[in-house]
Amino acid sequence: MVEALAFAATGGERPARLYSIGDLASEFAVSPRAIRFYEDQGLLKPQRIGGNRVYVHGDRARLKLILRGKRLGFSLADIKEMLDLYSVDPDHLEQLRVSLAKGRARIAELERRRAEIVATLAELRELETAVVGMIRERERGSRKRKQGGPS
Amino acid sequence: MVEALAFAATGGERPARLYSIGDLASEFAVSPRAIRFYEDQGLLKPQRIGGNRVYVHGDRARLKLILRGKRLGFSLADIKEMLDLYSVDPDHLEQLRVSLAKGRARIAELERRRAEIVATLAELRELETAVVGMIRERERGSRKRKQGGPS
DNA sequence: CGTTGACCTAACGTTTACGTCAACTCCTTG
DNA sequence: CAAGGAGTTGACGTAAACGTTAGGTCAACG
Repeated sequence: MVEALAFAATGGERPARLYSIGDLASEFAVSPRAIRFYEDQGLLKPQRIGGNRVYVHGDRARLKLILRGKRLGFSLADIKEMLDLYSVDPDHLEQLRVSLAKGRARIAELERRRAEIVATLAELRELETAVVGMIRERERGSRKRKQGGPS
Repeated sequence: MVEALAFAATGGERPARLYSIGDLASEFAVSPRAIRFYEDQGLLKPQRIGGNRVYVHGDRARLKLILRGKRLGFSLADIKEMLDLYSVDPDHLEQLRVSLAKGRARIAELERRRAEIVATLAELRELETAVVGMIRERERGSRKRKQGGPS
């Protein structure tokens, strides 16, 4: 717990919510080891208080994005690239252009994925109704029917 | 090439399209090694002609589904489970129920993913317009502005 | 003041999904 | 008939993303 430290640091005004690695780990149901690993890979850079990692609200938000990216099947390298889009320097025009291009590429990729998910959903739903039909047929009486693989 | 064999096998009527491992590999831009690996994991079961693997249309369709599943970030084990849904025995009621449950679970998961993709897309588009704005500001004149991390 | 509980680093182990040889068997072609 | 080219089966190597000890620090608690 870093609660006491939070008060000490802010003088008791607004706690500005600080988190230990354990806090975040249990909140998001991941291991501390995993969080440290994300840091090794450059996805997180928490402050330190005497060796111990201390996470602020922004770090927590980044972790959330990391985990969402993971659920979507992105690699940590990919996720890092996406996160880095948010910390672009608005004064460096060339960087801005590069970020814009990368961002748009990500958007296009996500669009493709969404389309593939929609297609998969359609197929699974079709299969679902087919299976439901088979169950019905098997429940009343006891007929037979064959089922092929994917067309 | 198995073209000649195709004719021999069907008597020259309808070739019924057969594929060698190399055919599928180049068509889908994956290595033969990968295709063999999918077979090892039980996701494909091509026929053999003298040791050589021969794929029919259904095998090709399965491979397509495998690769789509991969692009969506599913593990081969997950993909296998999904594929197995298509080869359920319509005579075994219990299996039907199990398949139905699994299928519905997959559907629910894909729905969640779709929602997360939509959310991510929204954020990236917001970022995009922000970056576009920064670029504009930097192009005419040369002002300054700051950009924070993810909220 | 000893011991728990939460944190730390360092280092090796594990699973997934292949890549990469090596060595062999078949055609087919010059 | 020699030489490719495409296929085969091992077997070992590898990158990613952690899990799992091992060993050590430090503050709080009875």
